[in-house]
Amino acid sequence: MLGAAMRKSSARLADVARTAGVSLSTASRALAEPGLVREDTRAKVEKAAARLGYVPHGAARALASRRSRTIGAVLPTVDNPIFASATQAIAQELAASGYTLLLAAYDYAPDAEVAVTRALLERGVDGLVLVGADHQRELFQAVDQAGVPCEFTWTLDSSGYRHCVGFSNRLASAQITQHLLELGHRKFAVLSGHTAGNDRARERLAGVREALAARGLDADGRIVETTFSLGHGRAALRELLERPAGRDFTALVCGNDLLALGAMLECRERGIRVPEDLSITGFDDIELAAELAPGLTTLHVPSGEVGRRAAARLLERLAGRKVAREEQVPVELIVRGTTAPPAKKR
Amino acid sequence: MLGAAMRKSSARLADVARTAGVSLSTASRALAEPGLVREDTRAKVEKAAARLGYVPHGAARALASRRSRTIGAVLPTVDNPIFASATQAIAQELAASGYTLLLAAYDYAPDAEVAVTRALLERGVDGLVLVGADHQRELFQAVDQAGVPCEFTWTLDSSGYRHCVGFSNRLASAQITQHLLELGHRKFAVLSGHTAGNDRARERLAGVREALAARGLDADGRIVETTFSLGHGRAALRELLERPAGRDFTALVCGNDLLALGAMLECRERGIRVPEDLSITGFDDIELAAELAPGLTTLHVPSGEVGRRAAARLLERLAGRKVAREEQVPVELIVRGTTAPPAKKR
DNA sequence: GTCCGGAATGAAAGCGCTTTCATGCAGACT
DNA sequence: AGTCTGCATGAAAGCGCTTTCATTCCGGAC
Repeated sequence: MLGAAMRKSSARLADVARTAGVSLSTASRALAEPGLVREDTRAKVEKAAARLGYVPHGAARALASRRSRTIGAVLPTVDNPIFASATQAIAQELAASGYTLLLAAYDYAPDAEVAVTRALLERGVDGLVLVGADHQRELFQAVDQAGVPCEFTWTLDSSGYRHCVGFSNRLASAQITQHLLELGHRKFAVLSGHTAGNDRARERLAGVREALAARGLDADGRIVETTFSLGHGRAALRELLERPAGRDFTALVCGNDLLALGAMLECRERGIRVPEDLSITGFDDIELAAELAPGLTTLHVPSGEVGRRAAARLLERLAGRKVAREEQVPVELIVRGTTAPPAKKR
Repeated sequence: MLGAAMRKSSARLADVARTAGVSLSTASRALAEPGLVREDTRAKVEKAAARLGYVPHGAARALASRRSRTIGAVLPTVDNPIFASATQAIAQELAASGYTLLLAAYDYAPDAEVAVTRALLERGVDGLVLVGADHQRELFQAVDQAGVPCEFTWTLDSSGYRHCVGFSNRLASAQITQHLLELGHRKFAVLSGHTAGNDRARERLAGVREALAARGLDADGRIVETTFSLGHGRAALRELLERPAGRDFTALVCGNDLLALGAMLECRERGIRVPEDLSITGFDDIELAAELAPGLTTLHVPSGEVGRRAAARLLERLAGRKVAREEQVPVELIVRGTTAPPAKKR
């Protein structure tokens, strides 16, 4: 009357082979490369496998074949809709080819990123998806030494050396700033993500600066760096408004939607009208950005597509096919209700 | 002038052993069970390993030792803040013990859940974290056959047979309904998650029904099931309001915060004042619930804690220690601004 | 001085699979 | 007929590590 939970270590391939009346090698081939065996033997093996409830032993397979059929993804955090949907897309794309996703997050801590990447490599991942192009030297070393293909995402590599799928954060950010400039804004403030060790945040900030500089403007003294989250966005705006230079701006460019949403909430609380008193822009276009009223003007990034492409490219490379070093995904300015011309006078 | 990327298959344990001038077995022990070798040999081995940049081969280790030091988590979706933070917590707890998290999501599709769970089992996970207690028979079979310890989360198992860490969704949901009843509400509507194959959604709905029934009330005709997401919540409320019985309610109980937030947004668009015209409650207490104005009245679930505990329990069990079958995490009613007594007359 | 027990080490046997390599056996070709 | 080709199969050698099991080498008890 023992529970089924007591059952131990199920059938091995050798058992399947014996049951089917074929050799170990034939059984292996029948399951892995059906083209290599006769149809009837394949059927025999398959039936035997089904009857015994055979489950291949991943580690043994990995050891013998030198590929684990797993891909690792190393994310800053999974607690951000854009990474969540990219993850979903990667997993789906991989599953279709019999690969499994191994996920790791480092919470924006560079050292942790190296550690978790090493852990994945040790686990024998066949490929890696990383976010951004800016990483510790040790990370690059580890990846290179392991010799596994790697895709850098959400960015483009200016040196053209690494494989990446993404877009120019700088251009995109300049584009959104340009939109505000065209509306007539001249006094800008910026809520940026932490730029240290984060090329996306850095590039976005640079994009704003460039766009402003082209008009002889700047946002000096009205730039604050903070963690990418709703709560931090809110706190950051609060801090900004308490600065001497505070309040003296009509447009607030945010490093991502979370920050922008936080800023909107703070404005609502303070009675600052958006967009009448202050125009706000985001970056990413998460679901919430469209649902809120007013809708957030932001830059749409096809995050699922980024994940899907990265996974697909990895699979291609693992199959021995070449892919272009760089793959751009289209981003698009989405103008909604949080941006408008500045009030005539303040 | 070949890039470092060309370097192939690094040092093996045998190389380390040779370099250190010890046998393979000693090298293995020095790295895995330092207590079994003399201090100076341990140091020699460690030095050799460091010098050669030795990285253990996970698959080989797993094959020989029959444990992979990986834990699998199977989630409905990673695109929900509560699962995201639980995941973060699990990974962190595991990492501290040298374990790695293997993540899989099934997007609320029962068949996909079985498939991804099988994939994880095949990958040789040492343990499993599942969400909810309601799963396909095949899933239970696969898990039992594999004989790996498994923790069911976000729920309690009424049969007391499975290991779980969570809380009673039914009681919690009844509690929040009770709050509305005490405010004087008598006409209820419900936005529920899909109940098929989802015991959490089912229990929450049952909790509302029970609390209402205890007062001789019901919400019949004003219950709609939909997918747990902001957009769907919004659409669901819209649909509800178009029903014949529509609008004839003063309180809306939602299956989770995403649904509630969607409903709030729809209300704002339609000019339905919250809480004056309609009281709304959520479930989970995601970050956004507190930041919005008015703040969402909801039930706080310590999602990080759920993940952390599940991981900790798994590690305990893997170490051969016993843990209580069931572990409850505390949930708490958080009253914010979306609930108030119903308007005197409508 | 002999003997014993325990600690440290080494030798070797796998873990369950993939993958050469060799073999047998049709059918094709001369 | 005889040889060659190619396909389906089998035998066996690992993949890189852990883990018995056996061995050696001590110090201490007698």
